[in-house]
Amino acid sequence: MSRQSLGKAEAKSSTTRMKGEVTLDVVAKIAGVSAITVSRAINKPEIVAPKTLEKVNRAIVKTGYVPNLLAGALASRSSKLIAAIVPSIANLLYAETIRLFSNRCREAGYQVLLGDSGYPEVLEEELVAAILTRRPDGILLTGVDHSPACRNLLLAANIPIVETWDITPSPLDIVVGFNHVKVGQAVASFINKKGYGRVGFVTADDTRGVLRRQSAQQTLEEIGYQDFLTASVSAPTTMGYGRSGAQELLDKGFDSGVIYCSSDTLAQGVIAELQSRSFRIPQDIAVIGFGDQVFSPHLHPPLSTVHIDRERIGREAVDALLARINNQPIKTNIIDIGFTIVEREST
Amino acid sequence: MSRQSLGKAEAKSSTTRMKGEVTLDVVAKIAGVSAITVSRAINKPEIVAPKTLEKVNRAIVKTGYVPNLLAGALASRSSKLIAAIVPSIANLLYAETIRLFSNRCREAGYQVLLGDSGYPEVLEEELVAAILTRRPDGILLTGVDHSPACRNLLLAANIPIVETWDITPSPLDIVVGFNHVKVGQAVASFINKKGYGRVGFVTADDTRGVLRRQSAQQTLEEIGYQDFLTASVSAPTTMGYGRSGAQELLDKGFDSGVIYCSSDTLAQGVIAELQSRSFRIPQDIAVIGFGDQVFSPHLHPPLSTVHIDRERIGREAVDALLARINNQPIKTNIIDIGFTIVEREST
DNA sequence: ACTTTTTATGTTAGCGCTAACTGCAGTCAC
DNA sequence: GTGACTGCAGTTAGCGCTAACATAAAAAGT
Repeated sequence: MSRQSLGKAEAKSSTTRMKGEVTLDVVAKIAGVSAITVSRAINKPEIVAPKTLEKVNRAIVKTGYVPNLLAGALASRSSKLIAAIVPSIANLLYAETIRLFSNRCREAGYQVLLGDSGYPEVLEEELVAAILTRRPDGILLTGVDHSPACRNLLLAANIPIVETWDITPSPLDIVVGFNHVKVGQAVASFINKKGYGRVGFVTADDTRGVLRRQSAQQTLEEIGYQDFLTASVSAPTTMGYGRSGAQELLDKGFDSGVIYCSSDTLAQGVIAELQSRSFRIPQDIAVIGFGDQVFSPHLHPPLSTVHIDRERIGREAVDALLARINNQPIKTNIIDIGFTIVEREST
Repeated sequence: MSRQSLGKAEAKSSTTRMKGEVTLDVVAKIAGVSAITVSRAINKPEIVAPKTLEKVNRAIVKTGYVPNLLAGALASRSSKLIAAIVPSIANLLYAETIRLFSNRCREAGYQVLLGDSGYPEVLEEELVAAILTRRPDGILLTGVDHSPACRNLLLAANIPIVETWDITPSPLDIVVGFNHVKVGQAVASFINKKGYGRVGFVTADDTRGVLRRQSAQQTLEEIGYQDFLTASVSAPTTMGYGRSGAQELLDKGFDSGVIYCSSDTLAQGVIAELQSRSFRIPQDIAVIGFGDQVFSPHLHPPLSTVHIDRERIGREAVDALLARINNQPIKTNIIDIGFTIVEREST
């Protein structure tokens, strides 16, 4: 990259750079206006006279000016950044929520800083602290369980917060999710209605998955079910864990009834394992998943599962967050999006 | 949040805040040192006297100080931010690369700003411009095709750049990937070796997928194959598209041979569709995928596919980027990680 | 004892931008 | 013509932090 030295302060081509960065001042000088006018031309063009605007825009193109939002955010005390913390970016379950969330954020002029809390060696608290360092204008969290230290950090930051994928009567600020205990109960009564004799669980050891299983089991016990078999696998779930979970149940003597999995991915593995052992689904063993992933209706047989409107979580989360950021009123700070059981051919 | 008005400048409790933010100056005053000493205690603790360090740390805890990296980055001209642009965060194929990439970045003290280029209405150029606004210290791109305007932007930013998932003799800076044409050729000769009579393709309409299919087809044509059947689906790939793609081939009269899919996800759908129509895999129709996803060995039957070391892409990308950022020499700026064909039971 | 070196902290000046205010034409009413 | 207002651009003063230099105190050398 050769760097020409120019006699005049004017740039000759769109990529010529004088020394270091092209700043507002450089653009201002070339446009023949003051720096603040350039700032306004970029951020509030409607309050700048059309002629001036045009001069400025020409100067911007000429210099290839890229605003420095670090400086802008510092001065305006608004970073136009929204942070989102998810358990794992590699978990498709949260992907659609985040996708919709960040898309809407972008449309509103915000960028999303993604934090992955899926590394067991990193405390959520540390992740939050690292993120707050960038002074986001809002933050999205997954789940409602946070350490006291983490809660303090978040509250002290004094920014809008939305917790997702779960529900609680006492959110930090806003919560968008559904009741995992009710999911368990609904699955239990579905199982009871279908009259399956025996119930097996393949569950990942994440908080919410365990909650759903426990609640299902408890409900079933109350109706008189017993002899539950459980295979617990580690999160995040994979098809491989599903197969090994199914194997475990089978080894323990499970040979008929229904298997309830804490994710569709696990269910997919369970189905593959059952098929490879020539069990017929659902005649011999039925399978229920959770999440209603894009692949679930396309499995062979199509999977019965609990449908969660994942995009709606993202949508409601953005809307609430942006409303808070813009000091607009929100109807409610506790948004229960519910769930539905989708019966397909695996049950 | 009540805000007490205090006579003295000292904070009374760990969460008490005077007016607005807790800044370096506040911490400095409480610790009885100057602001720069606090800055050093945080960023270069090794050059601060142990006693001073302790005083400062106590003051930090007492005030609940959270550094403002917007200000820090502006002053130091280093944002400790690395940007990564992926076609879609919802595409598992890239997830592992990004996961490893961001994990290593975090360990090195950098945060990752993720950009999703998967929205057709957003030009890569605009995404890049928006991201450069945050002054990242480096940037990871997926693919090697960029518009001239985008290239200019990137080069003008004057930061280390790593392009991934493809290879080119003329990278913007560094490239880590593999040759998609060679993948197509390798698959073609694999197909030829196995002696399948007829070849069908189910391909997503993304640049690299199309490239692999074309190269495979051309190679096969040169050996004398003909009568190819192709079903083209839109990206990103889903199992549903795999099923409809298979359906299309079958409707066109395909009834034996091998189907090469541009992703394992598509292959999964193809398998489900074939099975639901009682074709035996691989006896009636064989299936080859691409990517070797986590689920691929667990499918029924296990899927033959092209294995890409996705984590290695992430690892090599970080290493090269960090080396560049720290002005360390790198061995080569073109890193070909290759690929292998993994034969399992679907062929 | 007196330089020289080392170590630890402080002072100053800005990074690039914008909020808040000031100034100055032009417009309008009466 | 006077005052009041409107629309647009400019001036000033920071936002919170750190690089670079300056200084003071302690350690080491002679």
